[in-house]
Amino acid sequence: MTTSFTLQATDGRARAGELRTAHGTLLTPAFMPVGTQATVKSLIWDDVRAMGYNLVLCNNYHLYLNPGSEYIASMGGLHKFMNWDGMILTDSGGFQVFSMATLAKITDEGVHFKSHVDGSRHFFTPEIAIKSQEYLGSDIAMVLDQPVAPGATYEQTKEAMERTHRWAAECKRIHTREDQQLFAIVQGGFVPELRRISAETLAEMDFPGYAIGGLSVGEGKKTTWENLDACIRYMPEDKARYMMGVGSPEDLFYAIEQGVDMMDCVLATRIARNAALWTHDGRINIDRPIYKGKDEPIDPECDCYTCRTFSKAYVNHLFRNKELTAFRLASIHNLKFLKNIVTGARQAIFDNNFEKYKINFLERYQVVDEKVRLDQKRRYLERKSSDD
RNA sequence: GGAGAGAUGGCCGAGCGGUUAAUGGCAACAGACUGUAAAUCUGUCGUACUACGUACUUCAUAGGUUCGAAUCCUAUUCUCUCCA
Repeated sequence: MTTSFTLQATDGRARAGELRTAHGTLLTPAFMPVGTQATVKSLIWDDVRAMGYNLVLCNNYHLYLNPGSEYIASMGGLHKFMNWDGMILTDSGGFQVFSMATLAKITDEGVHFKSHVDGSRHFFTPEIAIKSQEYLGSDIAMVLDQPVAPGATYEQTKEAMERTHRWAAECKRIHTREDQQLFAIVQGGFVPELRRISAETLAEMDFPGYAIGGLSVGEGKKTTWENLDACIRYMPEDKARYMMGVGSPEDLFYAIEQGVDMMDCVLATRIARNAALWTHDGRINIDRPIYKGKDEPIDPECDCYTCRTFSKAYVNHLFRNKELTAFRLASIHNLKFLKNIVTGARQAIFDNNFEKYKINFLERYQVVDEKVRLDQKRRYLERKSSDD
């Protein structure tokens, strides 16, 4: 398969490029919003488009169970079904092997799942993972893989990695759809040596794109970045590199710094639904009582719809009263916040200025974060003494 | 006027002689969330302090019974239901 990725500029290890797909071109570095069940929770496509996103992630396993991939195919495919004319990347269901481990039993042939919806039993194989994604018709499909949890032994990690490699080969053999690219997934847990082996092994299989999976699943930041480093160095330079499940604003910088091109994460939308918002001055919980009466934007430098339109006081009111619009406004803000970071990063890479861009952001985001903590402590003490 | 039921921590509501500073739920306060089993979860939630413990004060009010009471008795105040 001819490569669909073009590297346009580098700055240190950071890269800017473009990935061409059947439904558009992704400018990298890119963040991709997650819309597991064929929707980015609480948003409509106008929202997603308005933020500048043209690729969303959907989940093959969830759609396979409900409403069913063949059903979606009968409805004209996933793009038509959910009426999104941008790009779609489907995750295979490999992550569910990890996140729903209590409901999954893994063998070399595949994964026995007990449906979280109705308890019914399903056998999910590399073949099913691919056929299902071909039914869905996503622009980028992922191989079925097996991540391991922090604390896995060397043997368990090695076994899962080798199974991931076998499954990758099987997925590639089965995959036929020409308008869909199949990405492989590097595993190797938290063993840098295995990470390297995984990257090298999969590189030889010549996939159109490569992902790094199984990181940022609770292992500690240092471990995350060490293990990314351990594999990304051995991944093909002329293909897109997708770090799965990352992340937070600071994570985006650390990933891009090491040469990651694509990222996705539920964090932005999930914490948004729980009233946590990112700002240039750190993270805040907008439902806290201190935001009552604050007639100012969540982040005065943010150009998202929420910040342009509403005050902290208003969003605070919506959350405190459990109004559904709060989810939408918060999700728009967090997703746009990440979008602005990657757009700025791409420009900085072209300008050969990424390091400075990163430091400027992180110093303020984290230093002031410390200031916020001190403010909280001061308020606490004040409240205590005023009670006396 | 008569008969009956009841008053529990911000609210609702368990408890009906001793592991009760008092189950739950809500509200409140704080926090977490990283390829979405998430509109979820966790902690705090009488007061004070030398704060993973100690002390003090609580179950309408005032008395009483008892080694011991939110729980039993008496009176008072208030609330609700039914009958005239």
